Amino acid sequence: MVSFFLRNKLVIVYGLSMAILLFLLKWLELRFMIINHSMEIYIGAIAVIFMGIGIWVALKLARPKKETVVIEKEVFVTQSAEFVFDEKELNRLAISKRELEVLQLMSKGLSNQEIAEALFVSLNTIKTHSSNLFIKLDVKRRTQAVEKAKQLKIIA
Amino acid sequence: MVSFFLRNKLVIVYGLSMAILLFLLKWLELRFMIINHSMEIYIGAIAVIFMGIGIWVALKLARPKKETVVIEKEVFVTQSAEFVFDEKELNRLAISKRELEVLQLMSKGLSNQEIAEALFVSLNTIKTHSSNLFIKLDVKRRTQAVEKAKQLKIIA
DNA sequence: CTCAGAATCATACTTAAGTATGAAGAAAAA
DNA sequence: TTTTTCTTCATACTTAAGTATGATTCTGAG
Repeated sequence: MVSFFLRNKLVIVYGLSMAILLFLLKWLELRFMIINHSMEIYIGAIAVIFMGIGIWVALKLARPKKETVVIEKEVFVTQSAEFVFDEKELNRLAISKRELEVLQLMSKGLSNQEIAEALFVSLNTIKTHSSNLFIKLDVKRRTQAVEKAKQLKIIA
Repeated sequence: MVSFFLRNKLVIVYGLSMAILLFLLKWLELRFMIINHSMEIYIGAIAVIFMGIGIWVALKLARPKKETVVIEKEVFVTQSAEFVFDEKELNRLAISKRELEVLQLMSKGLSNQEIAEALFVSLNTIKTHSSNLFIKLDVKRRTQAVEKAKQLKIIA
């Protein structure tokens, strides 16, 4: 019963509007029967009113659907494979900060004397650090130390 | 001029329709003036016609809107830094095949004696090749030679 | 405060790397 | 065929790297 009303809501409202309007028409018809020279105005009013009703009804019927168009756009972001320092490996080998500094300069091709000057220490100190590094990295010479450290990612 | 017509197409068509309908009304009005008892039918016809016009006009006006949504999707591309042998650089430096072999083994951390054994030559030969390499690469020691060769992409 | 680890430095010594000079043979280019 | 380049090897020497041993100072954790 209620569902019948909801489903036909528009039709019922439309019908009632028509009934009211027809009643209004009859009433206005009788009044214009008395004032006979305003016939054109009367008819013009009817035309406008019913057109307005038509527009209103149509707008209600034809609900504008929003059409959504989804466009997926791929954006390529380049991610360079940069050196990632492996701190875990450094800790595992128990290499100290100073030892790492020596190793880094060694990998750049500096001699022991040059490393000593860069770090403001004596040549003996560098020899000591080198020797300790070789033990920790289990290598025999600086070329091996540098190569191994790069593989282990503790230097760039 | 033409754009004026296109922009106001609906208004113009609507106006013309109104003019024609008014003309029709006047014509029907004169005919029903002769047959006086059909007044209600005449007015009812007007109401129906103008409502129909209203509906038609409204349906034309109410165009469904299109909504465009752009979704950006990020795709990460890893840039692999693979070794690409630079033969041009090798030729520029005039490094011979044998010299390159020595350089490659040197970069792996082998001592001169070990390189000699690997290539079935004497230690003196390796020292000669090394010396020549250092001159060509403009370096003072093997660590510098290896580092520079990697930068120049003549060894991996 | 004590102790362990890191950093620094030294001496004495050995080994490896690197330089200078020269020679011979093989292969490629003119 | 001659010349140039590459490859190999040697001798003598210097320099740098690497080893062994020991000592001192500083810093941070317990």
